[in-house]
This record gives sequence, C-alpha cells and structure tokens, in this order.
Amino acid sequence: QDEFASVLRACGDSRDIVEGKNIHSQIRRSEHRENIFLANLLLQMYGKCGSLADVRNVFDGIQHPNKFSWSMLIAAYVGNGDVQEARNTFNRMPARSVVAWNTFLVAYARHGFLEEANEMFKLMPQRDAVSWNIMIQFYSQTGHLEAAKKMPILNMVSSNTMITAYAQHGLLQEAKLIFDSMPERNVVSWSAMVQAYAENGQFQWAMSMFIKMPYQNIISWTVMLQACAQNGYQEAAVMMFDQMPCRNIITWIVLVSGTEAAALAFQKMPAHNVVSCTIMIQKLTSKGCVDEVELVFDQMLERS
RNA sequence: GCCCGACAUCCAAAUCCUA
Repeated sequence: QDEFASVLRACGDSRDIVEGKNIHSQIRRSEHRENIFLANLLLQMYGKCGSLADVRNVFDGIQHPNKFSWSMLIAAYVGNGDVQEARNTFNRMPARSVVAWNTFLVAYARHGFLEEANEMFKLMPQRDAVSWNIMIQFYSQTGHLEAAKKMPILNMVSSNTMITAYAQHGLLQEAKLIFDSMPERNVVSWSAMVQAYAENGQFQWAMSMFIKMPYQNIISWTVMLQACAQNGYQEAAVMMFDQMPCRNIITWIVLVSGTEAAALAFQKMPAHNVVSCTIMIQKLTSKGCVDEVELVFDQMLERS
C-alpha cells in the first residue's frame, strides 16, 4: 500500500519512531502483514531511527528476504556505526549485489580503514559509479588528494565530490575548473562552490555564486548564512536569517554559533537539541557566565 | 523461457565523540 509506504518514509526522515511503530502495528493488523515491500521500508525506517533491535526483529520476520532487505539491513548497521554486525551480515548473505558491496565499503570508508577499503574495492566483482565515488570521497577525506584525483569522474556526484575535495585542500581554482567543466550542475554543485569560496575567505565570490544559482534550498541558505558569519559580516548574517524562506534547527544553530546575539537567538529558537545546548554552553563558558551555563546544562539534561 | 517491474548504497549546512 502506497499510503503506508509514504508515511513510513516520512517517519524515517523525521526520526519519528513512535509514529513508525504505530504504522508498524497497523500493518501487522492489515492484509499487508506479509508484504515484503513494506517490510523493507520498515527496516529502513527503524534503521534511520537507530533502533537496531526493531530492525533485527523485522528482518527475522521476513520469510524470503530479497536484495533490498539485505542491503537495508547492512545499511542500518553501517548507519549506526556497527561495523561488526554489518560485516557478519555481509558475509552471511546469499548473493551480494553491487549495492551491498557499496554499502559495506562505506563502513570502512567512514572509519578511515585505508587498507580494508582498498582491499574491498579490489575484491569487488563489479564496480559501478557509486563504488568509484565512495573511493573518491574516502581518499579526499583521509588526505589522499592525489589518489582522489586519479579516480574517474563518472557523473555529477563525482564532480561534486571533487569540488569539495579541492576546496577543503584550499585549491579554489581547481574546484572552479571542475565546476565550469560540468555538463550539468545541481543544487549540490552550486552549494559546494558557495562553501568553497566562503571557507577560503572569498566572501564576495561566495555571495555571487549564491545569487547566480538557479534556485536555493535550505542548505544553500544555511551555507550562505554561515559564510556571512564566518567572514565577519554580522549584520548581513542577521539580515540573511530574516530573509530566509525556511529555517530548521541547523539554521538556528548556525545563527547562535556565528553571531554576537547568541543568547537572544538561543532563547528564540523554537526547538533545542544537544548540539544547540553544547554550543551555547561553549559560548557562555568562554565568557565566564557560570550560572547561565548551569541553567542551560540542566535544560539539556531534562530534555534527553 | 525471455524482457520489463514499487523499496537499498555515493556528493553540499551545526558541536564533540566514533577506539
């Protein structure tokens, strides 16, 4: 049922495990209780919500897991940092799809296991564009830019990854060269360039990219907001924030961490999490506001 | 028998951690 499917997706995206479990029991009571498509989406939802016990439970209830079930199980373990279980699953699955290989490759890549990732990549029976892109990202983030450069650019994601890789190594011209040579660009390409300039002190270029991009989303707005704050444009940052068509908790956090009026912004935030409280505590600590630190800290404990 | 067929893996935004 498409109805169940889209609600499950939404629960996964918003990490709403309560609603997710609610849907789960509705499915169990419905004619779809054996539906593997919905079972797979349940796996994904529980994985995103970080409930590995439920993931296992659902998986064990599937009579004949298909390739989607298996790779979602691996993805759930990888996403929650359980490399051991991801490996066990990978080893005991009957037929390993490219996606399963890729998903598991990500586990090694995220943990910076260079030899293991290289070995794995070499052993793969097939490699697709995603496999190569995982390696580009992996080499870049472990500081092996030369190795990353040797990889083929297969699609837009490869290019976007290389833009970020060059920018993180301070190589703006190279990043721009990739950007200019792309046959087509998406919002990620543009945002990556905005950030590339911003992080390398080229505020004007960042701004001009931001204005030129075909459309902005919440991430590009947030990147630009941070660009203002980072480069010392306090008023611009506040103006930016006020003009934004949409905001989420991360936007608010960037405002709190990047501007002078942190305490005020912190109070006005519609919601808080561990990160927002941590940043506020850091700010208050550096100013020696002992009482306020305790207040925020207690708030944070209450919440979790 | 063959082809096709919903759902999985990679890229851009926040603090620290991830042995």
